Amino acid sequence: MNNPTLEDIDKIIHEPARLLIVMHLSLVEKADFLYLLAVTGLSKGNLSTHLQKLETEGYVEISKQFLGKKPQTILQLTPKGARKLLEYKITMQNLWDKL
Amino acid sequence: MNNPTLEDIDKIIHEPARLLIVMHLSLVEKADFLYLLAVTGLSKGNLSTHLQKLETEGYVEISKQFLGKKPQTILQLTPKGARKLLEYKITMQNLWDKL
DNA sequence: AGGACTGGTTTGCGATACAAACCTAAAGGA
DNA sequence: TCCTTTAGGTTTGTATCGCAAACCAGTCCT
Repeated sequence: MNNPTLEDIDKIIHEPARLLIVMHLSLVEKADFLYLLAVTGLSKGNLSTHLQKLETEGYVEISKQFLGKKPQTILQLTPKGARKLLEYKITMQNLWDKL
Repeated sequence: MNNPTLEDIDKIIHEPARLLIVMHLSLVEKADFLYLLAVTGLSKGNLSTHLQKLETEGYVEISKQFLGKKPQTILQLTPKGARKLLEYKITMQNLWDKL
């Protein structure tokens, strides 16, 4: 029967705010903080902490640079992050097939 | 562009443990506590509190009866619960289509 | 009687999501 | 020049929540 279990669901990605972030990053493959801020609709604090979480888990790479005199934070999905997103998608779609 | 937002994701259903519960209930339309305990693999306490949450949100109806001398807790999805699950499914599938 | 099992519920705690408050530096106005 | 505002984030505080351990009422066994 092989019921779906909870362990199969990646909690890092499953969190809605992070799911949005990661999905957007997978579409553009590179983005800055303000872009994500706009497209996700998250608050700055919220976005910042979720990005940090994604970084410590190795899903996202955060790099900082200056654009003229303004600081800029660039985000991109790591290979691991991309893989995990794909796995998550498959897990969830399997779930739906049972429904 | 109409980006998906966080508000669209039903947090009640989104929680993995509850998603499992609700999916199983949608398949059988009626189940007792011990059946759910087995198929979901949740701990008793965890199952109990999630069911209570689903009840207070009006997604699940909890009724208790005696089967011989043993107490038995019967669970079933309410119409609202069934509708919400369907909406959740659609929301998530729309999300995947963008990916 | 008393110990173990059934069928759950309640309690305690650790983790987490979230926004408000904060911070540093640059730009603009008086 | 000083002072206020804006940009671009980060840190802090809080309230919620998921989870399992502990608990509980009732039944069965011996």
